[in-house]
Amino acid sequence: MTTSRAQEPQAIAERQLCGMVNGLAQRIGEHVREHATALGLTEAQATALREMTGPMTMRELAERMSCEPSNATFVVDKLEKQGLIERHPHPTDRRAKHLVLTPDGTAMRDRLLELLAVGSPLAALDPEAQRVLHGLLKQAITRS
Amino acid sequence: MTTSRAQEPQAIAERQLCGMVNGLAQRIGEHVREHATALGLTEAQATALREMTGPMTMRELAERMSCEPSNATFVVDKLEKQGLIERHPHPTDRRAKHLVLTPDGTAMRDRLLELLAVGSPLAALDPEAQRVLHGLLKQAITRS
DNA sequence: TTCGAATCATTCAAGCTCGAAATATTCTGG
DNA sequence: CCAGAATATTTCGAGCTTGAATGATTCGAA
Repeated sequence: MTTSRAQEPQAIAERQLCGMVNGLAQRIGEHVREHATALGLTEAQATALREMTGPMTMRELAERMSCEPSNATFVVDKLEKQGLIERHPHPTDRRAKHLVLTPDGTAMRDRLLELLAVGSPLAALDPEAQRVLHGLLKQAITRS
Repeated sequence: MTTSRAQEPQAIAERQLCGMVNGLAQRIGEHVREHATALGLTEAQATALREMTGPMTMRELAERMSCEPSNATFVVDKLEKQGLIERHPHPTDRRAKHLVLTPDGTAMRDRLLELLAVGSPLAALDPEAQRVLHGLLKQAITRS
């Protein structure tokens, strides 16, 4: 019988690693959700706010959130209804939207970041370990 | 003015790392989804199948999938309807279910693992890098 | 032993996410 | 310039996920 690829030690290690990456992402999500709830936000809304480092298009936000643009539409709709974000016409491309935080949105984002800064699952790693992790993740993400 | 915790370089690095962990988890999800679809499964169903390394309870499966038990109920319902998995009474605890793959389920799992074994985002890392990543993830997950 | 706390699983409502289709606009080769 | 390809966004249907509430069973300490 031919040994199948899926049963090689290398493949088994990769599967386990998949579960761990997923598990850590889950932990991060829980951490965000916990503090988001305290501010009257959902996890998705908080993630969007966290990624709004400045004005950007829907697509850019979707990429930062690692989700589909259609989902960004959904989340921005909610934030807009709460008066935290606005869709302005894009200065150079009439297809695109120029997303901008309102003063309320900026204040909310500041409060959120303050809460997220303590007790993150990643705080379990010292700065050097974080640097190494950063390098490995970058490698895995860009080359795939 | 007091410098807020959220604006320290350390906090900024952690936020970026959050996005990357989430991004990689997303890539893994896409990879699973792609091959799951080819087998007529959804991503969640494929993940459940991947984690069914042997008989286990609902809670164990949920933990392996990094999700709530209520979600495992939902997914197992679907797999059961497709005749891939069965809920047996647990031998020693009448509260619990003993999940077991059917022959069809085992065959499906084998086919799935075969597909997942090639082109995983984690394949971008050589075995040594994977070992290091494993260690860092374990540290972050257990100490948080 | 027995009662209260903890655990296993499920149901349900609310919200998230993807993927495909549709619209509007921009880009590009001829 | 112009037609067709590419891109930005939105809408919608289907499926995923959580958290709270519920019922059944087991555990543990007095």
